Amino acid sequence: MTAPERERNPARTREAILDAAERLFAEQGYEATSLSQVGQEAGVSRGTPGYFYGSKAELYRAVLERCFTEVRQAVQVGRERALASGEAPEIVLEGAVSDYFDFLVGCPNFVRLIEREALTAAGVLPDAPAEIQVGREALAALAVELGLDPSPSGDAAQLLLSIVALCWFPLVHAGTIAPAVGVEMNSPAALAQRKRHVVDLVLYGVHGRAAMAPRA
Amino acid sequence: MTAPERERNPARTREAILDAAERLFAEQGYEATSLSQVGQEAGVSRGTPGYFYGSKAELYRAVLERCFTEVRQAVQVGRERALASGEAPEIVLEGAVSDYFDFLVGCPNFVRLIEREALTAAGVLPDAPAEIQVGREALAALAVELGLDPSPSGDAAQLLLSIVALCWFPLVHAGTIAPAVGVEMNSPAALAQRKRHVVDLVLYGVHGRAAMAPRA
DNA sequence: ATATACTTGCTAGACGACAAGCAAGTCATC
DNA sequence: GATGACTTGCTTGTCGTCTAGCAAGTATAT
Repeated sequence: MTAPERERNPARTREAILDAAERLFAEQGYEATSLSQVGQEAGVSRGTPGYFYGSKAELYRAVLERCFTEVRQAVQVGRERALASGEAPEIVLEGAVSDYFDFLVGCPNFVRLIEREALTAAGVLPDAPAEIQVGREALAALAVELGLDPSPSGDAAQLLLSIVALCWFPLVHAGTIAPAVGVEMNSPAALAQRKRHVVDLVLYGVHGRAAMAPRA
Repeated sequence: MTAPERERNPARTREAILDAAERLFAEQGYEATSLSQVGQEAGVSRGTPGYFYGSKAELYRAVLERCFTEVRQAVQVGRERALASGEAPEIVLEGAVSDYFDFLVGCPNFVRLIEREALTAAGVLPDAPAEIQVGREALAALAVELGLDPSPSGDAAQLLLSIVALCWFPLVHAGTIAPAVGVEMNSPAALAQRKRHVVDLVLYGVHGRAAMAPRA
Protein backbone atom coordinates (compact mmCIF):
# COMPACT_ATOMS: atom_id res chain seq x y z
CA MET A 1 0.00 0.00 0.00
CA THR A 2 2.72 2.42 0.93
CA ALA A 3 3.65 4.07 -2.31
CA PRO A 4 7.13 2.75 -2.99
CA GLU A 5 9.53 5.62 -2.81
CA ARG A 6 11.06 4.48 -5.99
CA GLU A 7 10.04 1.43 -7.93
CA ARG A 8 12.91 -0.92 -8.46
CA ASN A 9 13.65 -1.83 -12.02
CA PRO A 10 17.20 -2.73 -12.91
CA ALA A 11 16.61 -2.90 -16.65
CA ARG A 12 14.99 0.50 -16.66
CA THR A 13 17.75 1.93 -14.50
CA ARG A 14 20.46 0.51 -16.70
CA GLU A 15 18.90 2.10 -19.71
CA ALA A 16 18.38 5.43 -17.98
CA ILE A 17 22.06 5.42 -17.09
CA LEU A 18 23.00 4.53 -20.63
CA ASP A 19 20.82 7.33 -22.00
CA ALA A 20 22.29 9.86 -19.62
CA ALA A 21 25.83 8.71 -20.32
CA GLU A 22 25.29 8.87 -24.05
CA ARG A 23 24.07 12.42 -23.85
CA LEU A 24 26.78 13.59 -21.50
CA PHE A 25 29.64 11.82 -23.24
CA ALA A 26 28.44 13.18 -26.56
CA GLU A 27 28.03 16.72 -25.30
CA GLN A 28 30.98 17.07 -22.96
CA GLY A 29 33.33 14.27 -23.87
CA TYR A 30 34.66 11.40 -21.85
CA GLU A 31 37.08 13.23 -19.60
CA ALA A 32 34.76 16.09 -18.76
CA THR A 33 31.95 13.78 -17.70
CA SER A 34 31.86 12.35 -14.19
CA LEU A 35 29.95 9.35 -12.99
CA SER A 36 28.24 11.55 -10.43
CA GLN A 37 26.91 13.64 -13.25
CA VAL A 38 25.68 10.58 -15.08
CA GLY A 39 23.94 9.38 -11.95
CA GLN A 40 22.29 12.71 -11.38
CA GLU A 41 21.14 12.93 -14.97
CA ALA A 42 19.74 9.41 -14.76
CA GLY A 43 17.97 10.09 -11.49
CA VAL A 44 20.04 7.71 -9.40
CA SER A 45 22.83 8.16 -6.93
CA ARG A 46 26.39 8.71 -7.91
CA GLY A 47 27.41 5.12 -7.21
CA THR A 48 24.84 3.42 -9.39
CA PRO A 49 26.55 3.82 -12.76
CA GLY A 50 29.59 2.11 -11.33
CA TYR A 51 27.44 -0.56 -9.77
CA PHE A 52 25.89 -1.55 -13.08
CA TYR A 53 28.74 -0.99 -15.48
CA GLY A 54 31.76 -1.63 -13.33
CA SER A 55 33.83 1.32 -14.42
CA LYS A 56 33.63 4.53 -16.33
CA ALA A 57 35.49 3.05 -19.28
CA GLU A 58 33.12 0.12 -19.52
CA LEU A 59 30.14 2.43 -19.35
CA TYR A 60 31.61 4.35 -22.24
CA ARG A 61 32.13 1.17 -24.17
CA ALA A 62 28.53 0.18 -23.55
CA VAL A 63 27.34 3.54 -24.86
CA LEU A 64 29.37 3.15 -28.01
CA GLU A 65 28.24 -0.39 -28.51
CA ARG A 66 24.58 0.47 -28.30
CA CYS A 67 25.06 3.34 -30.72
CA PHE A 68 26.80 1.10 -33.20
CA THR A 69 24.16 -1.56 -33.17
CA GLU A 70 21.44 1.03 -33.69
CA VAL A 71 23.30 2.52 -36.60
CA ARG A 72 23.98 -0.84 -38.11
CA GLN A 73 20.33 -1.74 -38.02
CA ALA A 74 19.37 1.56 -39.59
CA VAL A 75 21.90 1.15 -42.38
CA GLN A 76 20.75 -2.40 -42.94
CA VAL A 77 17.15 -1.30 -43.32
CA GLY A 78 18.05 1.55 -45.62
CA ARG A 79 20.20 -0.63 -47.81
CA GLU A 80 17.60 -3.32 -48.24
CA ARG A 81 14.95 -0.79 -49.07
CA ALA A 82 17.19 0.85 -51.64
CA LEU A 83 18.19 -2.40 -53.29
CA ALA A 84 14.64 -3.67 -53.42
CA SER A 85 13.20 -0.55 -54.98
CA GLY A 86 14.23 -1.45 -58.51
CA GLU A 87 14.59 2.20 -59.44
CA ALA A 88 17.20 3.65 -61.74
CA PRO A 89 20.65 3.85 -60.14
CA GLU A 90 20.57 7.61 -59.88
CA ILE A 91 17.23 7.62 -58.17
CA VAL A 92 18.46 5.03 -55.73
CA LEU A 93 21.58 7.05 -55.05
CA GLU A 94 19.57 10.20 -54.56
CA GLY A 95 17.32 8.49 -52.07
CA ALA A 96 20.21 6.89 -50.23
CA VAL A 97 22.06 10.16 -49.82
CA SER A 98 18.90 11.88 -48.69
CA ASP A 99 18.16 9.14 -46.19
CA TYR A 100 21.68 9.19 -44.85
CA PHE A 101 21.52 12.92 -44.39
CA ASP A 102 18.25 12.69 -42.50
CA PHE A 103 19.53 9.83 -40.43
CA LEU A 104 22.54 11.81 -39.23
CA VAL A 105 20.37 14.81 -38.47
CA GLY A 106 18.35 12.56 -36.20
CA CYS A 107 21.37 11.15 -34.37
CA PRO A 108 23.36 14.10 -33.06
CA ASN A 109 24.70 12.08 -30.17
CA PHE A 110 26.03 9.43 -32.47
CA VAL A 111 27.70 12.00 -34.67
CA ARG A 112 29.37 13.68 -31.77
CA LEU A 113 30.51 10.43 -30.20
CA ILE A 114 32.11 9.22 -33.39
CA GLU A 115 33.66 12.59 -33.94
CA ARG A 116 35.23 12.50 -30.51
CA GLU A 117 36.30 8.94 -31.09
CA ALA A 118 38.06 9.96 -34.27
CA LEU A 119 39.95 12.63 -32.36
CA THR A 120 41.08 10.18 -29.72
CA ALA A 121 44.21 8.88 -31.34
CA ALA A 122 43.95 5.15 -31.89
CA GLY A 123 40.48 5.29 -30.41
CA VAL A 124 39.10 3.37 -27.50
CA LEU A 125 38.18 0.30 -29.46
CA PRO A 126 41.11 -1.45 -31.13
CA ASP A 127 39.31 -1.26 -34.41
CA ALA A 128 35.61 -1.09 -34.94
CA PRO A 129 34.73 -4.26 -36.79
CA ALA A 130 31.05 -3.38 -36.85
CA GLU A 131 31.60 -0.02 -38.42
CA ILE A 132 34.13 -1.30 -40.89
CA GLN A 133 31.75 -3.97 -42.00
CA VAL A 134 29.00 -1.42 -42.54
CA GLY A 135 31.35 0.72 -44.57
CA ARG A 136 32.45 -2.17 -46.74
CA GLU A 137 28.92 -3.22 -47.41
CA ALA A 138 27.95 0.29 -48.39
CA LEU A 139 31.00 0.46 -50.63
CA ALA A 140 30.09 -2.73 -52.42
CA ALA A 141 26.50 -1.64 -52.86
CA LEU A 142 27.54 1.70 -54.27
CA ALA A 143 30.02 0.19 -56.67
CA VAL A 144 27.51 -2.33 -57.96
CA GLU A 145 24.74 0.20 -58.26
CA LEU A 146 26.78 2.69 -60.26
CA GLY A 147 29.19 0.34 -61.93
CA LEU A 148 32.23 1.98 -60.39
CA ASP A 149 35.63 0.66 -59.47
CA PRO A 150 35.06 -1.16 -56.16
CA SER A 151 38.71 -1.52 -55.22
CA PRO A 152 40.08 0.22 -52.12
CA SER A 153 40.72 3.89 -52.76
CA GLY A 154 38.93 3.45 -56.08
CA ASP A 155 36.22 5.65 -57.50
CA ALA A 156 33.42 4.11 -55.50
CA ALA A 157 35.31 4.45 -52.22
CA GLN A 158 36.21 8.04 -52.95
CA LEU A 159 32.64 8.91 -53.82
CA LEU A 160 31.31 7.20 -50.73
CA LEU A 161 33.73 9.06 -48.53
CA SER A 162 32.68 12.30 -50.17
CA ILE A 163 29.03 11.55 -49.53
CA VAL A 164 29.75 10.87 -45.90
CA ALA A 165 31.83 14.01 -45.63
CA LEU A 166 29.20 16.21 -47.22
CA CYS A 167 26.46 14.94 -44.93
CA TRP A 168 28.52 14.70 -41.80
CA PHE A 169 30.73 17.74 -41.71
CA PRO A 170 28.08 20.48 -41.77
CA LEU A 171 26.32 18.87 -38.83
CA VAL A 172 29.43 18.81 -36.70
CA HIS A 173 30.29 22.36 -37.61
CA ALA A 174 26.76 23.70 -37.70
CA GLY A 175 27.71 26.22 -35.06
CA THR A 176 31.17 27.14 -36.23
CA ILE A 177 32.36 26.74 -39.78
CA ALA A 178 28.98 26.55 -41.46
CA PRO A 179 27.80 29.98 -40.32
CA ALA A 180 31.31 31.31 -40.85
CA VAL A 181 31.07 30.54 -44.55
CA GLY A 182 27.49 31.73 -44.73
CA VAL A 183 25.45 28.58 -44.34
CA GLU A 184 22.91 28.34 -41.58
CA MET A 185 22.01 24.91 -40.27
CA ASN A 186 19.54 25.77 -37.56
CA SER A 187 16.15 25.49 -39.24
CA PRO A 188 14.48 22.58 -41.04
CA ALA A 189 14.30 24.69 -44.17
CA ALA A 190 18.01 25.42 -44.03
CA LEU A 191 18.75 21.74 -43.51
CA ALA A 192 16.57 20.83 -46.47
CA GLN A 193 18.39 23.36 -48.61
CA ARG A 194 21.69 21.94 -47.54
CA LYS A 195 20.54 18.42 -48.26
CA ARG A 196 19.40 19.36 -51.72
CA HIS A 197 22.77 20.88 -52.46
CA VAL A 198 24.56 17.75 -51.29
CA VAL A 199 22.36 15.47 -53.36
CA ASP A 200 22.82 17.66 -56.42
CA LEU A 201 26.57 17.82 -55.98
CA VAL A 202 26.83 14.06 -55.70
CA LEU A 203 24.68 13.52 -58.76
CA TYR A 204 26.65 16.09 -60.74
CA GLY A 205 29.77 14.29 -59.66
CA VAL A 206 28.49 10.97 -60.92
CA HIS A 207 27.37 12.58 -64.15
CA GLY A 208 30.62 14.35 -64.66
CA ARG A 209 32.65 11.27 -64.01
CA ALA A 210 30.56 9.36 -66.50
CA ALA A 211 30.52 12.08 -69.13
CA MET A 212 34.10 13.25 -69.23
CA ALA A 213 36.58 10.46 -69.35
CA PRO A 214 38.38 10.51 -66.04
CA ARG A 215 41.87 11.75 -66.60
CA ALA A 216 44.36 9.16 -67.73
CA MET B 1 83.34 27.29 -19.86
CA THR B 2 80.64 25.71 -17.75
CA ALA B 3 77.97 24.57 -20.13
CA PRO B 4 74.94 26.56 -19.07
CA GLU B 5 72.54 24.09 -17.53
CA ARG B 6 69.68 25.85 -19.14
CA GLU B 7 69.96 29.14 -20.85
CA ARG B 8 67.48 31.60 -19.55
CA ASN B 9 65.28 32.89 -22.26
CA PRO B 10 61.70 33.84 -21.49
CA ALA B 11 60.62 34.32 -25.11
CA ARG B 12 61.98 30.94 -26.05
CA THR B 13 60.39 29.32 -23.03
CA ARG B 14 57.03 30.88 -23.74
CA GLU B 15 57.13 29.58 -27.25
CA ALA B 16 58.25 26.13 -26.17
CA ILE B 17 55.31 26.00 -23.80
CA LEU B 18 52.97 27.17 -26.52
CA ASP B 19 54.30 24.54 -28.91
CA ALA B 20 53.94 21.80 -26.35
CA ALA B 21 50.47 22.92 -25.36
CA GLU B 22 49.35 23.10 -28.97
CA ARG B 23 50.45 19.57 -29.61
CA LEU B 24 49.01 18.15 -26.43
CA PHE B 25 45.72 20.01 -26.60
CA ALA B 26 45.34 18.97 -30.22
CA GLU B 27 46.18 15.35 -29.57
CA GLN B 28 44.53 14.74 -26.23
CA GLY B 29 42.09 17.57 -25.78
CA TYR B 30 41.82 20.24 -23.15
CA GLU B 31 40.57 18.16 -20.24
CA ALA B 32 42.94 15.28 -20.78
CA THR B 33 46.00 17.52 -20.82
CA SER B 34 47.61 18.63 -17.57
CA LEU B 35 49.91 21.55 -17.05
CA SER B 36 52.52 19.17 -15.69
CA GLN B 37 52.46 17.36 -19.00
CA VAL B 38 52.83 20.63 -20.86
CA GLY B 39 55.76 21.58 -18.69
CA GLN B 40 57.44 18.25 -19.17
CA GLU B 41 56.94 18.39 -22.94
CA ALA B 42 58.34 21.90 -23.03
CA GLY B 43 61.35 20.98 -20.90
CA VAL B 44 60.41 23.16 -17.94
CA SER B 45 58.92 22.45 -14.56
CA ARG B 46 55.24 21.89 -13.99
CA GLY B 47 54.78 25.36 -12.56
CA THR B 48 56.15 27.29 -15.48
CA PRO B 49 53.15 27.16 -17.82
CA GLY B 50 51.06 28.67 -15.07
CA TYR B 51 53.71 31.22 -14.37
CA PHE B 52 53.77 32.53 -17.92
CA TYR B 53 50.14 32.15 -18.92
CA GLY B 54 48.34 32.57 -15.64
CA SER B 55 45.94 29.70 -15.99
CA LYS B 56 45.25 26.66 -18.07
CA ALA B 57 42.32 28.34 -19.79
CA GLU B 58 44.44 31.31 -20.79
CA LEU B 59 47.14 29.05 -22.12
CA TYR B 60 44.53 27.35 -24.26
CA ARG B 61 43.30 30.67 -25.50
CA ALA B 62 46.83 31.65 -26.40
CA VAL B 63 47.27 28.44 -28.37
CA LEU B 64 44.08 29.06 -30.31
CA GLU B 65 44.97 32.64 -30.95
CA ARG B 66 48.33 31.81 -32.42
CA CYS B 67 46.78 29.15 -34.63
CA PHE B 68 44.18 31.53 -35.94
CA THR B 69 46.62 34.23 -36.84
CA GLU B 70 48.78 31.73 -38.69
CA VAL B 71 45.78 30.44 -40.62
CA ARG B 72 44.57 33.89 -41.42
CA GLN B 73 47.91 34.83 -42.88
CA ALA B 74 48.01 31.68 -44.97
CA VAL B 75 44.52 32.25 -46.33
CA GLN B 76 45.37 35.85 -47.09
CA VAL B 77 48.41 34.83 -49.10
CA GLY B 78 46.52 32.16 -50.99
CA ARG B 79 43.67 34.45 -51.84
CA GLU B 80 45.88 37.18 -53.18
CA ARG B 81 47.83 34.75 -55.27
CA ALA B 82 44.64 33.28 -56.71
CA LEU B 83 43.08 36.62 -57.51
CA ALA B 84 46.24 37.94 -59.11
CA SER B 85 46.76 34.97 -61.37
CA GLY B 86 44.28 36.09 -64.02
CA GLU B 87 43.49 32.53 -64.98
CA ALA B 88 40.10 31.21 -66.00
CA PRO B 89 37.69 30.84 -63.07
CA GLU B 90 37.81 27.07 -63.15
CA ILE B 91 41.56 26.99 -63.08
CA VAL B 92 41.59 29.39 -60.17
CA LEU B 93 39.05 27.28 -58.34
CA GLU B 94 41.02 24.14 -59.02
CA GLY B 95 44.17 25.71 -57.64
CA ALA B 96 42.41 27.12 -54.61
CA VAL B 97 40.87 23.80 -53.67
CA SER B 98 44.17 22.07 -54.18
CA ASP B 99 46.00 24.62 -52.06
CA TYR B 100 43.42 24.43 -49.31
CA PHE B 101 43.70 20.68 -49.23
CA ASP B 102 47.46 20.83 -48.95
CA PHE B 103 47.27 23.50 -46.33
CA LEU B 104 45.07 21.40 -44.09
CA VAL B 105 47.31 18.40 -44.57
CA GLY B 106 50.17 20.50 -43.26
CA CYS B 107 48.28 21.72 -40.19
CA PRO B 108 47.03 18.65 -38.37
CA ASN B 109 47.13 20.42 -35.02
CA PHE B 110 44.97 23.21 -36.31
CA VAL B 111 42.45 20.80 -37.75
CA ARG B 112 42.18 18.87 -34.53
CA LEU B 113 41.91 21.96 -32.37
CA ILE B 114 39.09 23.39 -34.46
CA GLU B 115 37.40 20.05 -34.52
CA ARG B 116 37.50 19.85 -30.76
CA GLU B 117 36.33 23.41 -30.53
CA ALA B 118 33.33 22.59 -32.67
CA LEU B 119 32.45 19.77 -30.32
CA THR B 120 32.64 22.03 -27.30
CA ALA B 121 29.13 23.40 -27.26
CA ALA B 122 29.19 27.15 -27.64
CA GLY B 123 32.96 26.97 -27.86
CA VAL B 124 35.52 28.71 -25.77
CA LEU B 125 35.51 31.92 -27.70
CA PRO B 126 32.18 33.74 -27.80
CA ASP B 127 32.36 33.79 -31.54
CA ALA B 128 35.50 33.76 -33.57
CA PRO B 129 35.47 37.07 -35.43
CA ALA B 130 38.73 36.29 -37.14
CA GLU B 131 37.52 33.00 -38.55
CA ILE B 132 34.16 34.39 -39.56
CA GLN B 133 35.85 37.17 -41.41
CA VAL B 134 38.04 34.71 -43.27
CA GLY B 135 35.00 32.68 -44.22
CA ARG B 136 33.10 35.69 -45.48
CA GLU B 137 36.00 36.85 -47.55
CA ALA B 138 36.37 33.42 -49.11
CA LEU B 139 32.66 33.37 -49.80
CA ALA B 140 32.73 36.70 -51.57
CA ALA B 141 35.74 35.70 -53.60
CA LEU B 142 34.13 32.45 -54.66
CA ALA B 143 30.86 34.09 -55.63
CA VAL B 144 32.60 36.74 -57.70
CA GLU B 145 34.92 34.28 -59.35
CA LEU B 146 32.16 31.91 -60.43
CA GLY B 147 29.29 34.33 -60.71
CA LEU B 148 27.21 32.53 -58.12
CA ASP B 149 24.61 33.75 -55.70
CA PRO B 150 26.60 35.32 -52.86
CA SER B 151 23.72 35.55 -50.38
CA PRO B 152 23.83 33.59 -47.13
CA SER B 153 22.92 29.95 -47.68
CA GLY B 154 23.06 30.66 -51.42
CA ASP B 155 24.84 28.60 -54.02
CA ALA B 156 28.26 30.05 -53.33
CA ALA B 157 28.00 29.46 -49.60
CA GLN B 158 26.82 25.89 -50.11
CA LEU B 159 29.62 25.17 -52.52
CA LEU B 160 32.20 26.69 -50.22
CA LEU B 161 30.97 24.62 -47.32
CA SER B 162 31.14 21.53 -49.47
CA ILE B 163 34.71 22.28 -50.45
CA VAL B 164 35.69 22.70 -46.84
CA ALA B 165 33.87 19.52 -45.91
CA LEU B 166 35.50 17.48 -48.65
CA CYS B 167 38.99 18.62 -47.72
CA TRP B 168 38.53 18.60 -43.97
CA PHE B 169 36.55 15.53 -43.14
CA PRO B 170 38.85 12.85 -44.56
CA LEU B 171 41.74 14.27 -42.59
CA VAL B 172 39.89 14.12 -39.31
CA HIS B 173 38.67 10.62 -40.01
CA ALA B 174 41.76 9.36 -41.73
CA GLY B 175 42.02 6.64 -39.12
CA THR B 176 38.38 5.75 -38.71
CA ILE B 177 35.75 6.39 -41.34
CA ALA B 178 38.07 6.75 -44.32
CA PRO B 179 39.57 3.26 -44.06
CA ALA B 180 36.15 1.92 -43.07
CA VAL B 181 34.76 2.97 -46.44
CA GLY B 182 37.88 1.83 -48.25
CA VAL B 183 39.94 5.00 -48.58
CA GLU B 184 43.45 5.08 -47.22
CA MET B 185 44.88 8.42 -46.19
CA ASN B 186 48.28 7.41 -44.92
CA SER B 187 50.58 7.87 -47.89
CA PRO B 188 51.32 10.93 -50.02
CA ALA B 189 50.07 9.06 -53.05
CA ALA B 190 46.79 8.26 -51.35
CA LEU B 191 46.43 11.87 -50.30
CA ALA B 192 47.08 13.03 -53.84
CA GLN B 193 44.48 10.63 -55.13
CA ARG B 194 41.99 11.93 -52.62
CA LYS B 195 42.79 15.50 -53.53
CA ARG B 196 42.26 14.82 -57.20
CA HIS B 197 38.90 13.29 -56.47
CA VAL B 198 37.85 16.31 -54.44
CA VAL B 199 38.94 18.76 -57.09
CA ASP B 200 37.15 16.78 -59.77
CA LEU B 201 33.98 16.54 -57.75
CA VAL B 202 33.92 20.27 -57.11
CA LEU B 203 34.51 21.04 -60.77
CA TYR B 204 31.84 18.58 -61.85
CA GLY B 205 29.53 20.25 -59.39
CA VAL B 206 30.17 23.66 -60.86
CA HIS B 207 29.74 22.27 -64.36
CA GLY B 208 26.57 20.48 -63.50
CA ARG B 209 25.08 23.47 -61.84
CA ALA B 210 25.88 25.57 -64.85
CA ALA B 211 24.72 23.01 -67.42
CA MET B 212 21.47 21.76 -66.03
CA ALA B 213 19.20 24.47 -64.79
CA PRO B 214 18.97 24.07 -61.06
CA ARG B 215 15.59 22.71 -60.16
CA ALA B 216 12.79 25.24 -60.02
C1' DA C 1 85.93 47.42 -10.28
C1' DT C 2 83.20 45.62 -6.90
C1' DA C 3 79.55 45.22 -3.74
C1' DT C 4 74.80 45.71 -2.97
C1' DA C 5 69.82 46.48 -4.15
C1' DC C 6 66.41 44.99 -7.06
C1' DT C 7 64.05 42.54 -10.81
C1' DT C 8 62.75 38.38 -13.09
C1' DG C 9 62.90 33.45 -14.82
C1' DC C 10 61.82 29.39 -12.92
C1' DT C 11 61.13 25.64 -9.39
C1' DA C 12 59.01 23.03 -5.72
C1' DG C 13 56.02 22.43 -1.81
C1' DA C 14 51.28 22.96 0.01
C1' DC C 15 46.39 23.27 -0.27
C1' DG C 16 41.72 22.65 -1.85
C1' DA C 17 38.67 20.53 -5.13
C1' DC C 18 36.97 16.76 -7.24
C1' DA C 19 36.65 12.10 -9.25
C1' DA C 20 36.91 7.05 -9.49
C1' DG C 21 36.64 2.96 -7.14
C1' DC C 22 35.70 0.16 -3.18
C1' DA C 23 33.14 -1.46 0.84
C1' DA C 24 29.80 -1.42 3.98
C1' DG C 25 25.22 -0.43 4.70
C1' DT C 26 19.97 0.01 3.71
C1' DC C 27 15.89 -1.27 1.58
C1' DA C 28 12.64 -3.55 -1.64
C1' DT C 29 11.12 -7.78 -3.75
C1' DC C 30 10.74 -12.68 -4.40
C1' DG D 1 15.07 -14.21 5.05
C1' DA D 2 17.90 -14.21 1.16
C1' DT D 3 19.14 -12.10 -3.08
C1' DG D 4 19.88 -8.28 -5.54
C1' DA D 5 19.08 -3.11 -6.24
C1' DC D 6 20.75 0.93 -4.76
C1' DT D 7 23.00 4.42 -1.56
C1' DT D 8 26.48 6.51 1.29
C1' DG D 9 31.02 6.93 3.46
C1' DC D 10 35.66 6.64 2.67
C1' DT D 11 40.29 6.18 0.38
C1' DT D 12 43.41 7.35 -2.89
C1' DG D 13 45.15 9.85 -6.52
C1' DT D 14 45.44 13.78 -9.60
C1' DC D 15 44.97 18.37 -11.13
C1' DG D 16 44.99 23.44 -10.90
C1' DT D 17 46.36 27.24 -8.39
C1' DC D 18 48.89 29.82 -4.97
C1' DT D 19 53.06 31.04 -2.94
C1' DA D 20 57.66 30.97 -0.95
C1' DG D 21 62.08 30.80 -2.47
C1' DC D 22 66.42 30.11 -5.24
C1' DA D 23 69.22 31.60 -9.00
C1' DA D 24 70.66 34.55 -12.50
C1' DG D 25 70.74 38.72 -14.40
C1' DT D 26 70.68 44.16 -14.28
C1' DA D 27 71.23 48.49 -12.37
C1' DT D 28 73.13 51.56 -9.12
C1' DA D 29 76.31 53.28 -5.84
C1' DT D 30 80.61 53.49 -3.99
